[in-house]
Amino acid sequence: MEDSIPSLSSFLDYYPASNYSLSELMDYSAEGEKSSIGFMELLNMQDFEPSVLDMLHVPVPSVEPLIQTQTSTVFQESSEVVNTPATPNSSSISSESSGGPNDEQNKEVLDGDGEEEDEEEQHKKTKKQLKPKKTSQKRQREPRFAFMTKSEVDHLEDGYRWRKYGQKAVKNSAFPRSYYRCTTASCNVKKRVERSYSDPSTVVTTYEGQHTHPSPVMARPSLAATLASSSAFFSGGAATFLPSAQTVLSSPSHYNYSTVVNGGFMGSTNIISAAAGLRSSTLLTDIGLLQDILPPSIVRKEE
DNA sequence: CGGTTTTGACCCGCGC
DNA sequence: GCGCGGGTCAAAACCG
Repeated sequence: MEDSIPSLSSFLDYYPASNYSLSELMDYSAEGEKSSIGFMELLNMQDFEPSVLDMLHVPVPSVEPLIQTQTSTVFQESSEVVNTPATPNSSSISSESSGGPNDEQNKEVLDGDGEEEDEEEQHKKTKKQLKPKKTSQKRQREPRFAFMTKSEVDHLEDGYRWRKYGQKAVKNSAFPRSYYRCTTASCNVKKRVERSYSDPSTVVTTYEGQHTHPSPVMARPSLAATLASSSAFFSGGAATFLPSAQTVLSSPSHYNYSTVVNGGFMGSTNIISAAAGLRSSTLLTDIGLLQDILPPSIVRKEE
């Protein structure tokens, strides 16, 4: 799986020190507000409207250079996208990785929409007990979105409740990776959180799946409204994220991606995001989505 | 007491 | 076939 997630090291490779540096990116976040609300709430907004960005009246200052630096990649079936959330300390950079040719992991959560629960459960159980029969069909991996966030805390507030179900040491990294699952029943969203070994101040959060319920935070009308109108968001096909801090999305060289610059969160931060290719059938979807969602002026795609 | 975290074991795919 | 690394499970510990 090393190819799947580039982790910071590879991530940096994609961002040679041309116009910007990671640290620079991080700087931006510094001024961002540490909204207590995370981007997860944003995730909730599955039906975002293009106009949202318009609402963002935040200028996109120096972020742009960054985007330009990105190199283009080839479209492949990758399913990860990176974003940056904005929680406590907000800036982040995201990198995408992909599952590569074979995706295995869980079956598509999306297609079930409710009943995948049983399926997954059984799947796990079988696996657990004796794995007598392994479904011949490969498990499909859902699109994943990774966010690199500069934060002191590993587990960022994102409006949803998570239950940690595992932790593993990461190769080549002194920091462990934690695995979380949304505590809401029937919601199979998972997320992995790990600290960048090259930059301990950066936390890489990877989301997988799509929430099938509103976030607790969004339950509050006023708050939700605020978020909706002031947050930037990112959509990657299966899931929608609304990062609130600076975000940079990128994907490995072999994956294609697009970069997007959004307005800042709460009016003061900027976001840069890139979408990685989605699964085979939706290869161009991500970019298409981004372009669809974001005004051309803020969407930059390299090729 | 219920929910969450911890943690070692287990499963599985992949590369050699 | 074997070892490695990533991901998940689940029992025990922990916590409010």
